[in-house]
Amino acid sequence: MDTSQLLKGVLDLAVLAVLRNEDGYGYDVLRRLRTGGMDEVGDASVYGTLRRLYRAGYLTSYVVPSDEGPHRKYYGVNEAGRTKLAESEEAWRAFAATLDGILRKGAAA
Amino acid sequence: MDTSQLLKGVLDLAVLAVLRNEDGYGYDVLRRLRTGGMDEVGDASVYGTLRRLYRAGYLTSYVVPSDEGPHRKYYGVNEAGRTKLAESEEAWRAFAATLDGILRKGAAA
DNA sequence: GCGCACTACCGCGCTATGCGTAATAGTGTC
DNA sequence: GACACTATTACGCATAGCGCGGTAGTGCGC
Repeated sequence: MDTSQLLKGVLDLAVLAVLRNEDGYGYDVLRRLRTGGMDEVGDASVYGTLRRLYRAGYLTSYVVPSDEGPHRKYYGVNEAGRTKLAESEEAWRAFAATLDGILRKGAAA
Repeated sequence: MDTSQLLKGVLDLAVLAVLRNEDGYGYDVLRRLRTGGMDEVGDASVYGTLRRLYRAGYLTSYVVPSDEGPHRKYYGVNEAGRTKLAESEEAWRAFAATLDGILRKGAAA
């Protein structure tokens, strides 16, 4: 029941997806993912993913000092990120379809 | 485009699935997966997964000396394996649904 | 005014797992 | 006799999510 392994290679996609229409800061992305059903995703994973995607050139980043609390590091998806998102989404769908096929075939045979 | 990361935590499920109706040996499992669409799965991954599942008590194992070639180590899914398979399959479907939801929500918002 | 909770971020080290590579070994082909 | 295919195993690497702890700011209750 280790949901964590399922996240591998998919968290990138999820993070890009929740950022695609609206910039967000780490803690916010975390909340979006958790509200979206990924209850168990760890904060360190999200921050790490954001930094990784940023380093890879898929995200823009800017810090906004907050009046009420610590500063917030906002991230936004740039063109490269949108391309990556589209690719990852397709790869995910293809992969999901493949696995579904294997699961069904096993059941049928 | 690193499909390999998507496999994480799912290869167990796929292997159990292709073995669920018919015992098979490693190389055969590998072929079943590749024919099923998982072209890029490595042989070492499959053998490793089989050993891991066997150690975890989900598979039975018996060696069959072959007339034409090296011996074959057959694996079969036992009761624990079937339970595991059912659980994993459900976890997978739930997870896939969650991610689909996040992808759709991002697109809609 | 001090501790505590919540927001917000970061770094370190651990672990699981798929993969590359190489080794072993039997059989058939050219 | 070198090579290709089947079949398995072992060693070590890289990726990435996570647990844990630390830093820091704000506000609340006692």
